[in-house]
Amino acid sequence: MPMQEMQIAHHDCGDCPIRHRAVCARCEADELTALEQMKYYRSYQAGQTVIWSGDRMDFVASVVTGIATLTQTMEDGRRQMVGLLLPSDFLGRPGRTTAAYDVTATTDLVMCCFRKKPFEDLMLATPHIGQRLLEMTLDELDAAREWMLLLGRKTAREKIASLIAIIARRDATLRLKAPKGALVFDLPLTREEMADYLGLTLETVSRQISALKRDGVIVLDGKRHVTIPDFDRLLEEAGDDSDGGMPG
Amino acid sequence: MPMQEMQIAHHDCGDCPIRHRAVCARCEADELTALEQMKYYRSYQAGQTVIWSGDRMDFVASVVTGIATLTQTMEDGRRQMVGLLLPSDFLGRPGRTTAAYDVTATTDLVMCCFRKKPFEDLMLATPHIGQRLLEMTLDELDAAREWMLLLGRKTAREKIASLIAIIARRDATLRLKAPKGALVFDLPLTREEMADYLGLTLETVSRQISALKRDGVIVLDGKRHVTIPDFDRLLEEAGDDSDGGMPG
DNA sequence: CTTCCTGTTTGATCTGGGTCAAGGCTTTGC
DNA sequence: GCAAAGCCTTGACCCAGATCAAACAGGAAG
Repeated sequence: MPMQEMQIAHHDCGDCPIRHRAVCARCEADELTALEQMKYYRSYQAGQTVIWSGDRMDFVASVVTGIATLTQTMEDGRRQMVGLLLPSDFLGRPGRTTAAYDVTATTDLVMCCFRKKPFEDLMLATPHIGQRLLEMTLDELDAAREWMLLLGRKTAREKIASLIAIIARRDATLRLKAPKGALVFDLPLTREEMADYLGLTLETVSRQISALKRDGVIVLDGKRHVTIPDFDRLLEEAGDDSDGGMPG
Repeated sequence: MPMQEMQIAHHDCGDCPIRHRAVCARCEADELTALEQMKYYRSYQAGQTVIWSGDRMDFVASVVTGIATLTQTMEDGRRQMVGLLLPSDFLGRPGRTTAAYDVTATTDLVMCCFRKKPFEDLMLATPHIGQRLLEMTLDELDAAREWMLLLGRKTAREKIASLIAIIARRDATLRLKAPKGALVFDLPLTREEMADYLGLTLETVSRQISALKRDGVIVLDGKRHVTIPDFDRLLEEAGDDSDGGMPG
């Protein structure tokens, strides 16, 4: 069994999309209590499968720490990643009983879970939660559409540059760092996972990363540790228009 | 100005995602009244642009009849379609003031519109609407993810077969026809639009359609009129697992 | 230390789909 | 009727990225 439940202090779950504490600040106390009472935690080790496509899924969850991926696989084994869940991202769909995608922990992962039925009941009773979920789903849809442009029309080099920019941006946002200046972070994905994200082979990913390194767009220390000397240069390579949607 | 307002009888808008009449049947009368009072219609001719990416967008809408597309364009002109709006689909995002994509009418198009601000107010007051919108957005997200698998991992032939299957399925659903037996319909997209949908060139689209026709997977009468003698065969060619998500 | 294992890099070759180019088929307008 | 404009098809050729293959790097186990 890949799953184990564990104890985490209330405030450790600050990035939950359901925003326990935000609800607490704005709403009646019993809403907070209801959410707090039904939440629990699960942790997974890097590489573990959280759930298989088609399996019964009786919970919804949000990522507290670590990274998970959603992937689709064709019968002959071709794989395409269709979602990348970073801390604060939401997993699961109210109103659906089975998982539509394989969900895998690519790093050690802690999720804050809610059993689906009581969560759905609470959603009906608490419009804030549904509104927040709508907002998050619309953001995911926008991300999916940017991803579609990448998959359909970008070159291998542009795809790699785009992915590195996306990870750098989310990393900076999570740490509340200023987006300008040299960005430094670790790639949380293997070459093969990047290939699954980008619709490429792992060899092409490796070659294009080497090319970006040779051209000075990125600086690599080992295989994972990346420094970006000039973020605008990276965005140019990604084929994005100037700001590329950098938040803040 | 590409837009003109027009009068349509109340019941002509039966496919509005907001479901005036469903709301009417289930809810208090004043909810229905509020929606009915704020709705209005716009019609566009085939080829007209509904709105450009980045433009101010002060309304949300749903397609009543016709087809619209959402596309993203890179500076050098590469285009990728990221959404295909058929009757009953929703356009616009509560909480955003500018359009994120180019929206184009590919056939003559009638949309049922609501000014954004009063619609948002009504959403806050009427949880049903937000819940319905969440449900629709989640469906769109699922469609986007299936589309990502297509763009990232399918061959040109599979992409064409998939698109034809998607159109056939939606066409059958709209007309409430049984999905089995020979399906007959018109392709609502030009070869170039299909190419933008699939991340291909129009020449490749043309060649692959010819190949599917030669192999008897589809029967073409003229350039647009398609008959599908065996839907399961088409799904095999599309690389989808058996049912391919056919609703009903 | 050596061996194994997993992830990665790099090279050689192949090929699906892009690019460039030439016509063909309808519809519209004169 | 003819001409022009769209849209579509088909052919010839090319190249970005896939495939096949070999070797490398670093960590874990013995």
